Amino acid sequence: MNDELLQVLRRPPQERADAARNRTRLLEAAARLFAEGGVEALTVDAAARAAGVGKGTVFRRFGDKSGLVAALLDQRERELQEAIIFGEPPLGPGAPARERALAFFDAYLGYLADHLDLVRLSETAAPGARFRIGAYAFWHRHLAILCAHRPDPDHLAHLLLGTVAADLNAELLRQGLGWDRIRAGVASTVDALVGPSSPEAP
Amino acid sequence: MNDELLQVLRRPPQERADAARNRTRLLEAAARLFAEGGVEALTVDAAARAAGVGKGTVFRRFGDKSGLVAALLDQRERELQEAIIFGEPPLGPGAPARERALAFFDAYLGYLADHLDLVRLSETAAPGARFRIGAYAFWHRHLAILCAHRPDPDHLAHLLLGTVAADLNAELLRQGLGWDRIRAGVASTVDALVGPSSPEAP
DNA sequence: AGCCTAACCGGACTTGAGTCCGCTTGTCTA
DNA sequence: TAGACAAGCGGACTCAAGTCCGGTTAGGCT
Repeated sequence: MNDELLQVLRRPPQERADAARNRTRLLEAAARLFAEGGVEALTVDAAARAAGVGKGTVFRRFGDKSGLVAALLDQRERELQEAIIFGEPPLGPGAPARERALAFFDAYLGYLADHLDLVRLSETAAPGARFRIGAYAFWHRHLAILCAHRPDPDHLAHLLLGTVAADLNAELLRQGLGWDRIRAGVASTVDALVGPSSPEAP
Repeated sequence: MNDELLQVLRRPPQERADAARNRTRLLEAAARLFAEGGVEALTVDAAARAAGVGKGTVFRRFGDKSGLVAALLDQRERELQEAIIFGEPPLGPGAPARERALAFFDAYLGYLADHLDLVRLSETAAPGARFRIGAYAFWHRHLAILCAHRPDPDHLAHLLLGTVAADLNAELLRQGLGWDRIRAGVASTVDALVGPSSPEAP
């Protein structure tokens, strides 16, 4: 499937040339700021200044700080999403629900470990921000489908995603748990909750 | 057991008279502001002004906004904590771990439903605030003890508490789930995770 | 090519959390 | 009762997110 096509599907209303240029500049500037000074250096003012645009532009383009950071993570998220839709089992279609769920959480924890600070920033920038990020809805739907055989898939999917909340996992690391222990705990939890799956899944 | 004694145990270094008076004034003012204008009216500046103290005093007394709000909730939390330590089973000691855990989450969801806005405010005032609130450590230890028969009680207790995070449940309500559905989902999740318990618990 | 307008731009402004530090006061001791 | 000093006080200050609005411009249309 064509990258360009996917991109178009994702952003239907075409953007004016200057707007697109500023989006790119902002993302580059934000990435640079983060690379150089970590999460603390990544303020909206600094990103706007470094990109040579006004602050208002950032908010028009990305909604809020959380949206700017989410856009930075977009590429990696998209890779995971595509692996889920089009990839090989067990992450992609074809494996039993339980295996797919386990594969998803394993992959997601890899993503989280690689980008914990940014994910945390985008999830905690404002109350409820986590649930407004586009990707959250995707993960949620995916899991709800995998839990279709359980009583309340919608709710259960939210609870499952709670296990990989960035703020929680940052705290677990701070308390000295390592990623191995986190992985094991999440796996066993997912296993218990998704439970014995029907032989095949969508 | 004597209330005063409990209080002393909880706050060993005695407070200067003016400090105690200002604490009371601040809590009263904050409660009033919240009662009148909801969560939006409850800013640190407003509370300080209404209490007739300086802003610095609020931060010295309560650490941050999250701490001020947590102090407002302290009374209700303490009731629940005492019921867990000294109360009747299944909430108090004597019932099997699974029943105690279920009773805890049922009681906690009642508390959460009554005070959702305040709990959410105190949990989301800053990244990681949730885990710094004194009560969180209490709930966590309680659950970890109840999960002692499972592989990683410490981690599991954190994941269980994730199901009652205020921000998540506020979102669930916003999406149209009711408390009944939330209760049922949490109960079935806790049941699956705490699992068949050893016959008695501490 | 020239016009029209919706979209975009940017930076000053508002708001609220959290810090700082010189001044004040409660409390303990003699 | 008086003196010493740790604890407490408060409000001006800093810092960052998010809003607003008058001016500008890309790009479609004629």
